[in-house]
Amino acid sequence: MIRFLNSLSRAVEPFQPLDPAGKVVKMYTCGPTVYSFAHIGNFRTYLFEDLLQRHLEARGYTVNRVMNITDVDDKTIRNSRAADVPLAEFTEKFTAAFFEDMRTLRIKDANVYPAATDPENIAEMIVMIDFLVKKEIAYQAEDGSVYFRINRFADYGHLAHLDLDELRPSGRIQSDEYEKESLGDFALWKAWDVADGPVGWDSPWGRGRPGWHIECSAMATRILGPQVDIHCGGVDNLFPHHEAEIAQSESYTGKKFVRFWLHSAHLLVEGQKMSKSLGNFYTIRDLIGRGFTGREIRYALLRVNYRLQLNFTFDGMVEARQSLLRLDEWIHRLRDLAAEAPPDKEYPPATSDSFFAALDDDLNISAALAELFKQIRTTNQLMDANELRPGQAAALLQWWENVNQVLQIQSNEEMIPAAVEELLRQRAAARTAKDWQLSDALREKISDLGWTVKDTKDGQKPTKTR
RNA sequence: GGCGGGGUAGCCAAGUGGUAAGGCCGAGGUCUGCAAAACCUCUAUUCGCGGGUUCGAUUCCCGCCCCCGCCUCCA
Repeated sequence: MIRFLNSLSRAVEPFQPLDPAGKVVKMYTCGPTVYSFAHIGNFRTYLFEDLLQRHLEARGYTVNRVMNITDVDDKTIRNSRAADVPLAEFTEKFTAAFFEDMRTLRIKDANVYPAATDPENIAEMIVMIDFLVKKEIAYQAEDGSVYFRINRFADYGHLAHLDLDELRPSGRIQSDEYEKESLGDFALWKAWDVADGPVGWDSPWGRGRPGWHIECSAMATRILGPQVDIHCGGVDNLFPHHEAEIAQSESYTGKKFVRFWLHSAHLLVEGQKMSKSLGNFYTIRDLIGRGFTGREIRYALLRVNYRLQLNFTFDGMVEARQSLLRLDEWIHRLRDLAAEAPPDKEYPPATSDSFFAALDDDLNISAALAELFKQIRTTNQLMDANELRPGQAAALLQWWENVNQVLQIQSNEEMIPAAVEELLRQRAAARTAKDWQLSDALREKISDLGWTVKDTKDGQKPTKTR
């Protein structure tokens, strides 16, 4: 039985999808706002969602996941105008970059990636807002924008456990919002402003653009229906974004919008909040540029439970790299031993469920990885003692296939480049001649090309190390 | 001020009312021409601090200290 810590109840609850057949899981994940390259903090959340999806699938569920692309908001408009590029062209570039980074991190594609500006989504938003206005749950203020009247939704504040009477104005509330009836009312439709330039859509309330919160409500409802099983995002979205989504969606459909809310904690970098001014702001591209691979980044960001703040450090990246090399080594040994042998399906360690059982418990990745590494150590011991049979090794590889289906951290097998092949040939000759000096010099050269060569009783074994 | 998360070995981190998983780093060893890899041994008598409950608490209760996040559009 899978259990999740539901932000709504703040309790661990057994998970069951709404689907009467108990098979399909409807999942909505808040996606990127494509105004620049997404950073590693964003991807921490997307990686958590990927782990969630893959584990649900490992447990036999079919996940129908939607991830939205926010391609119109203050920042996209501001940055596109600053770059003097039309909005669509501007966001297109960062949307493409986003997908590229997702592939680098081996994140599984969502079933649908709706964009806020898709005509069908704008239309859906207008239908929803229109409904809310007619019910007087929303109103058009003097500035032309349409706002949601939060005191018409009794449950507002429930998810975040906020007492609205205690909300005090912060510096972020600008004086230009005085048109609202109540401080907490949020925009559903933003009236066109000169700063919006050519960006805008016609609506019953005049030209304007959608508010951020309504996007998700409209897209989730249009694609997944009035109720979704799991809705995820970063904790920062818990309030007001998700609170607003609940208010809008439930006021519109009259049904409970989301059954399980899962929120991932934020990322710190070297113990501090990531910010451009501190110079500790990293994108996936930045880390690739520093010589790290996608799977190393994936592992580093995935290995701490999503509910905990993760302190991203370069020491942590090295730890990730070293752990993965140990894993690679284990796989290579198993493959060499297994060769073409048929898997021994009766071999108990290869039938172990402990890795997945650990993930059942609110995605306890630390405990799950511990199970993996215990498996690695015990099978290495057996192989050292020559006590593992080929069929057992083959069975363990099948077990690993299943685990890797969730983790996605196996190395991509690299072809040995011709230059390395040549050096290996020369080195083999030197070793036959017992010319150790030359042998060591050639090992250095090979190392310079990014390959480590090990001498075993079966000869040289090269592995790519960077 | 309100709400929430966290303080476990050098670092990351799991965990339970019964005596501390796992990973990385480090030291020594086996193996090796030397390495590498793998394995073995060592590395927290102790889980922020002080009380309490209990036969027994890191785990439950009370108080305190420290770090971090959110409090209206930031994953």
